[in-house]
Amino acid sequence: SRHAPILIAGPTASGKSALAMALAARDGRLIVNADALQVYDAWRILSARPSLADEAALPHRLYGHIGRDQPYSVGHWLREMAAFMDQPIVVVGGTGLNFSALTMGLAEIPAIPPDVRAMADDLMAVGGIAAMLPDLDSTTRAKIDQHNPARVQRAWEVQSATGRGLADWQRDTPPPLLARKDCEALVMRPDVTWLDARITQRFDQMMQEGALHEARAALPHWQANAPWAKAIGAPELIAYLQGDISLDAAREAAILASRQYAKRQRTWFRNRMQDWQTMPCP
RNA sequence: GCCCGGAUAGCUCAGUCGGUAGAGCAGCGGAUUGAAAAUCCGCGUGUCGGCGGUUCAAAUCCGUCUCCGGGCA
Repeated sequence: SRHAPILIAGPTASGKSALAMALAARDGRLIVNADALQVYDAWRILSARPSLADEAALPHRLYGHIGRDQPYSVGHWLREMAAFMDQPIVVVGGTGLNFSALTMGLAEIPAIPPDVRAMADDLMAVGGIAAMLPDLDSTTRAKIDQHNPARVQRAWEVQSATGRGLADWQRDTPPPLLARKDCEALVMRPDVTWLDARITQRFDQMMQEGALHEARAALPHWQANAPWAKAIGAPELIAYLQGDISLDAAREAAILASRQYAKRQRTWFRNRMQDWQTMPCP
């Protein structure tokens, strides 16, 4: 149908937001964010969120609506997405996990209570992965990457908070909110050299638009391990503001981190979105 | 011009007593079911600056040339 949902995935700086705006304007679609970091209100410039002018011109949802101290995850995002399924939308972002959850489903695991998270943080800090693995069931242990602290801790938190193994929860994954066949799925696969140049150019543009002011505003609340603090360029600009590195070093580090992120995105898109339609880049 | 130091992977450098070389970073490939812009796994042949010499054997010792630092004139 003409109003089947459109999905646009693409690496950072590939121009997907502009494409989303064009399609939204053409069809009267709602633009919905699928990017894990653009939900945080702390960064408009640094996370390359749509500008105020963009938001005034066309309706946007799930951008900058999460505060620093609010817990957020793919699960929160997917539950919010459910509200938009009855209208024409274009879902745009760079987070592969969000699109997977949307089109392939996500296990309905309750949110992890903060005290369980805190216990897990302590246990991981003190005993590491080895302290958690014995608490997991064998099916879960076989399924996860046992060298990956993030995965092991997640499995441990689910086990501790729900009394049920992660693998068991995942076996009961419900059907997706939006099946792949019911939408038009587009993915940008830009040339690497072209994208690297765009990334550099975009960071310099962010600086001109006041990225440093944003970082300065975040400085009093800075917590390096908080999800909102993971915005590429944020730790680098904060390090500069704290006098640890030069501004030029911060710039180089941010651009490099951004290129490395784009590479990870390419890997995801190449291997997990093979049935998505490739879009030419500007 | 002379003296000293350096020249080894894309970059920064290690290399013991001569036995033809390996770290970090970068890069590349991969994974990805609630912190995902996160997190993790895998991948190391390169005229060892050039030429010549010594030696069974040279990144390593000797000579010489080139280039880059620094010093003395």
